[in-house]
Amino acid sequence: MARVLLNALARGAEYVSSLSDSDRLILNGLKPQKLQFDKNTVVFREGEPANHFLLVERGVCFSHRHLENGSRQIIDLYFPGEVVALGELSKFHHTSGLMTLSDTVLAAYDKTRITRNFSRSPVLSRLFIDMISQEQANLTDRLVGLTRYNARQRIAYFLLEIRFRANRARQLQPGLRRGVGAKRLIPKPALWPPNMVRIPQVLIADSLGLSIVHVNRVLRQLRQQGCIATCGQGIVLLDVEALEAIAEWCSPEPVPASLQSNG
Amino acid sequence: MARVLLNALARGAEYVSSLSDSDRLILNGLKPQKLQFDKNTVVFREGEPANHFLLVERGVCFSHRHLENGSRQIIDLYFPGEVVALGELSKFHHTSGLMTLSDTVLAAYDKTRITRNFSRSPVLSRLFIDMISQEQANLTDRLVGLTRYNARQRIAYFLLEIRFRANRARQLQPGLRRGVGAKRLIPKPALWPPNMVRIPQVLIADSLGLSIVHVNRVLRQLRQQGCIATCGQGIVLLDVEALEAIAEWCSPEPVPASLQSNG
DNA sequence: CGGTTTTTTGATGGACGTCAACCCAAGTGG
DNA sequence: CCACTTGGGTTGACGTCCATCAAAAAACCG
Repeated sequence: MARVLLNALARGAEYVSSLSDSDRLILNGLKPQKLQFDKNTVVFREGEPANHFLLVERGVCFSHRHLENGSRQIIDLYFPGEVVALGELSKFHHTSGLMTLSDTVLAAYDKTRITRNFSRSPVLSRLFIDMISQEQANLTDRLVGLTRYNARQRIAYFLLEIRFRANRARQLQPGLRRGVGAKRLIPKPALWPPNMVRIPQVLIADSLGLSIVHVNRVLRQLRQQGCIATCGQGIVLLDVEALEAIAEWCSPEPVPASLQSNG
Repeated sequence: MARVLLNALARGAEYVSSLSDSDRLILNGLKPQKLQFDKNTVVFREGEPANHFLLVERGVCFSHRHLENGSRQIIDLYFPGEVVALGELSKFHHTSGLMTLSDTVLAAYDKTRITRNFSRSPVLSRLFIDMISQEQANLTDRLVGLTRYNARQRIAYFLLEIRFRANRARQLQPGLRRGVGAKRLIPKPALWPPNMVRIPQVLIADSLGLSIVHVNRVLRQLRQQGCIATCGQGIVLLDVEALEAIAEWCSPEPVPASLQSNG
């Protein structure tokens, strides 16, 4: 059974563009509040009261949790069109923090309003159940992946998933209007190669439960193998099929001889 | 921030005994179908159509997923009073298999009926959202635990959580009526020490993403340390506080000298 | 009691973390 | 224009945790 992107492709329920028109009408009727954040900014911290649920309109952010020993675990990334921390709908406090990775615009919906609408619209409540279920399925996949696949496979899978989600988000917003106060310090996303992923390596490490050093090592291997190329702070996916093969390959694959000699 | 059992204690939303009376009335009105299984039996497999959602009445079972390389990952255990695979409510096929660990009785509710009742009862749909959210929170905790804690900590945490859930389930059903066709090959659970957990080690291994060999080694360490004792196929938690200390201790703790000399 | 599953233990190796350094690009102030 | 800083990325040396292989011991079960 092919693992690669099976789930990422199925990952549609929590993706707003896949909502039906009637659903979207209901959501739009809720009059969200638009919030704007610079890159590398804290949106909220673990434990803070959670009164809204958030939809990413522009930019990328990620939810994370800090451990007592100082390390952090990134729970998930959120691209435009995706919903942040769905599972917290029924919680009064955030169970994980949220930070922006780039300049970001969020649409904040009041929770009590949404909850009130559940009573009036069974469709909406059913929609939320489906969305949360989908997110749970993704979490389960990730859990299995983290325990049963090695760093190579996890990184390959991660890159593919990020590429997929980033591209989907890009299609959603072909004409990227410049935000009012948003600074443009990074090169225009539209100019990036289609298979480029712009993400600091430390974020990959904290997502996959690896050390940044080891992430770097694996990336070097993949580079020497011709699967990827690094350009500045970006990673270009050169050979998607090879990455897919690595990611879905489950038994410990033999390290290619070419790699060992070059290492 | 104490990690131990914080979540397990909070784990109440998906636990049926915590339902309000009105909620339970609604559920009871759905006339579940009772299903009975011997121990070590397949209830359903990954990919099979999923038309019911299941509540454990008696016994213990676990959901799992098989990987291409032959290993399996156990997603979760389910004790009496807990709901199986909540997140699959909106899925047509099971995303993981379910097996019994002991003789088990399940109450199967028809999904379409439940869904129909969502329209009539906003309370019920809200209840399901809360239940799924709770399960998602647990999954997230487990995800963080699997990546960021070592085998010792994971095993200690696992034992504590199992003990908690097993005890809770035992309180729920003090007078354990003998099932009609249920065989009683194992000693009466009521006679077990209150801190005894009866679980094969391979199950711990597959739950925590460890090899059975390593699980055994860590258990030996804990035994030598006086935290636990093994009795037949059961594990008795002798020093709960010590286990809690191990589980919530996050930085790589110094191995006690007593242990090294004895090993 | 014999076959089968579990547990236990040792030996060995690989995967990955940690420590420590160096490089490189971008920004900053002079 | 250049020193300085800063934050990532890159690389090597080394150690630890844990998987794997193999095999014996114990517990279970009919």
